[in-house]
Parts: sequence; structure tokens; C-alpha cells
Amino acid sequence: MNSGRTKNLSAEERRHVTVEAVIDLAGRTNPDSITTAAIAKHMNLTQGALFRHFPNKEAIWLAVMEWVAARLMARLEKAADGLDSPLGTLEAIFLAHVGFVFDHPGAPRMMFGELQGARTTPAKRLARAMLERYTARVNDLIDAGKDRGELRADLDSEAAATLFIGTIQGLVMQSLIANDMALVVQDAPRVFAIYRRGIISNPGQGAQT
Amino acid sequence: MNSGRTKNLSAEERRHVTVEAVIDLAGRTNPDSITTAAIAKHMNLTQGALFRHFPNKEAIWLAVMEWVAARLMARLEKAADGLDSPLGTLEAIFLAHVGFVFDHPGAPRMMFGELQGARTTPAKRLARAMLERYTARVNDLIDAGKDRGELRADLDSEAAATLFIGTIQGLVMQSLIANDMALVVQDAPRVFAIYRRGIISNPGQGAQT
DNA sequence: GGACTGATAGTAATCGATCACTATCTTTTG
DNA sequence: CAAAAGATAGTGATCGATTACTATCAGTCC
Repeated sequence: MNSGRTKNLSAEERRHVTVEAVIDLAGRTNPDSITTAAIAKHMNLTQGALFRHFPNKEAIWLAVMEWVAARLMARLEKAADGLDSPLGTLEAIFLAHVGFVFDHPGAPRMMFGELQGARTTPAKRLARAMLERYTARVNDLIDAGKDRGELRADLDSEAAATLFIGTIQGLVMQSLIANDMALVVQDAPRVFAIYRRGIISNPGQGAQT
Repeated sequence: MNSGRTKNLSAEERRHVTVEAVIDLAGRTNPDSITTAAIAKHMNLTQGALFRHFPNKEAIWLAVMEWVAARLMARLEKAADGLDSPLGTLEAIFLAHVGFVFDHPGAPRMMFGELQGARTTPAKRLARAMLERYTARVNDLIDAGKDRGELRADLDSEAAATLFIGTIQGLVMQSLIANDMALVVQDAPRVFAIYRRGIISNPGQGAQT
């Protein structure tokens, strides 16, 4: 018996394992420095074999982004499901997002790294589209919150949406820098409490969950 | 006439020009993909000549980070100079930081890219130190604001400081993604207004600039 | 004229990608 | 129901391009 000869996986299985390997690697190192050799090694495979399942490296990254987008969005929607209050939904999404990042630290690393680049890759296009969809969703929730009277009528919706997403990005970035993902989970509720006070209509009544 | 024969600059001048070239390049492309050849080409020099002024590439990046740290901190202190109100100082620093980023889009790109990496380079150490100093400064201002009564006494100082920095990082990140640095300048005052309402003691009075 | 700066040319290492070949799995067939 | 045949997955070597870095020679400036 050799030291862990890999069994033959089906093409579909292999692609899925590849995506997981990349996300796992991205959680520890700079995504840009993840080579096809590193990916292959991390999944007990030879480097050349990867190109039997993906036409090129760009396709691997696209697959990873698709995985992240689908998983994240599903998680956010699940967290928001059944909630009536727009403000409560915002908080649920906020915390769900943070929870997702905690479970998959490689995901934001990939996003930031990919979106930061100048060249418009297919992966970047997909990430951008997801971000736009996200922004629109938050904007709708804020408008709904205004209609309900939960949020100030004179609130700058656009700025509030920008701050919502920016706050998450900032929190995640700080956790990445500190190399401690538990930080973001710990700080998220406290930070959101300040954000909430910034947007609600009547500070002092909106006791939470 | 050759295509721009470079005059002989002194070593010090050449180093300075190099740093500026890197920051300029970082404003357009992913910092990790900036090669020594690209740097040299951008400043009308041959690649090999760079290593006459820097021992290796890491030294170039360290010099760039030193430049960024010094310039940013000077700008923030200048903006805060003479201001009495802690809250007003926070806003001044906030806007000054955003202004700096607008003038040098490459700076945050370098910061994010460098801090994201796993390996602890000298440049990363410097960036981390600057961030810590920054956080401490913000924390002091928040505590001072509490003492003055400008900020809520029950405010979570730590979370407020985290949110302050996170907000800037998030704003900048979104501008980087959108590839439009004017965005951050445009949104900054509106976003800070929401943040201010989240931390001040009495919403409805502190309306200013 | 002598020390410094820059150009030219070249190194070893590493990257993504390709290829012929082999191992493994699935299907067909007598 | 096995054994051969066909299809798919993985190996290992290697290619061309690119990387940071260096050695040698020529020009520049005080």
C-alpha cells in the first residue's frame, strides 16, 4: 500500500473537492499566491491532473466564486426567512454574513483579492454582480424600515446601505489583518448596535432580540 | 534622440522616485502583480538598475510603506490640529483619511494587499504598527468625547473605535471595487453623519458642517 | 580620474499549461 | 457472470514564459 494513493473520483466530485481545497487554502494564505501546484498538493493530486477538469486556472477561480456566492446568498436568505421587521432582518443578515465569514475565512480573502485586481476576469464579474444584488437587497430593507417607522424618515438610504456593507467589509478586513476570525464574531453585535442607533427613528426604544 | 535617456539621479532621489512609481502603479493594478520590471519601466529605467538602490524587492516595499505611514499620519495630525471638540476631531480625521486615500489610491491597495498576506514581512510589521497607533488615537478621542458629554456615556468605546476604522476601510474597499475613488469622497460625509448619530449623546442637536 | 549610476545580458527558480502514458472504473459481450 | 474492450481519471515529465536577482561593461558627474 502506497502512502495514500488517491482513488479515482468522478469529474464532478473532483471539481467540488478542488473548490473546497482552494477555499481552505485561501483561508491561510494570500489567494494570489495559490498556485495550481499548491491546490493539487493540498488535495493529494498531481498538478497536471487539475487541467483535466478545468480548462485553465481562471475557470477554477470562477467555480470557487460561484460556490461562495451561492452559499453566502443561501445563508443570508435563510437567516432572513420568516422575519417580519426590516430592522430585525437587517441585523439577522448582518450576523449571518459574519457567521459565514467565520466559517469560511478564505471566502472574503478571495473576494477582496479578486475584486481588487484591475483586469476584469469572469470571476470578478460574478463577484461584482453578487455585490450589486446584495446592495439592492439592503436598500429595499432600509426603505421598508422607513415605511414601517422603524428607521428615521430623513435617513439617507444610500449612505445607510453603503455603511451597512462597508461595516461588514471593515470588520472582516480587521479580522483578516489580526489573523483572528473569532474577532469579527465577537465584535459584530456590539458594532451593529452602534449602527442601529445611527439609523433608527427613536433611540431608546428599539430594544433588540 | 533616444526615447528618453534618463539623467543620472542621486541615490536618494532615485529611491524617492521609485517609491512614487510604486504607489502610482498600485493605484491601477494589484500590488502583488507589480514586478520590478514594471516599476523600472514606469520610471524609465532598466530593471537591473533598481537593485543598485535597494538590496531586494522587499526593501522597496518597506520604503513604500514608510512613505505611506509618514504621509498619512502627518495629514491626519494636521487635520486634527487646533480642534477642540473630540467629536469634531474624529470627523476631521475621518475626512482627512478619506482625502488621503483619494489622492493616493495605491496606498490602501498596498496596505490591504500587504496585510492580507500570511507571511510576516517587515512591511507588514510596519503597517500593523501604524494601525495600532491609529486605533489607540481613535480610542483616546472617543474617551475624551465621553468625558465632554459629546458622546454617550454608555457607548461601547472599543466597538466604536472598531467601527470608525472599519467604516473607512469598508468605504475604501467599495471604491476600490467600483474603481472610482471619487465615490469615497462623495459618500464619506453622509456615511459619517450616520456614524455620528450612533455615538453622540443627544441626537438632534449636534448638527454641523 | 574615480566613484557612482545605468544598460546589457544572463542566471536559477517558479509559474500555468501540455502531453504521452498508465491506472482505474464502467460497459459490453460470449 | 466473468473477461475483454472502451472510457475516464491520474501520473510524471516537460515546455515556454515570467519572476527576482546578478555579473559585466559603459556612460555620467563632481
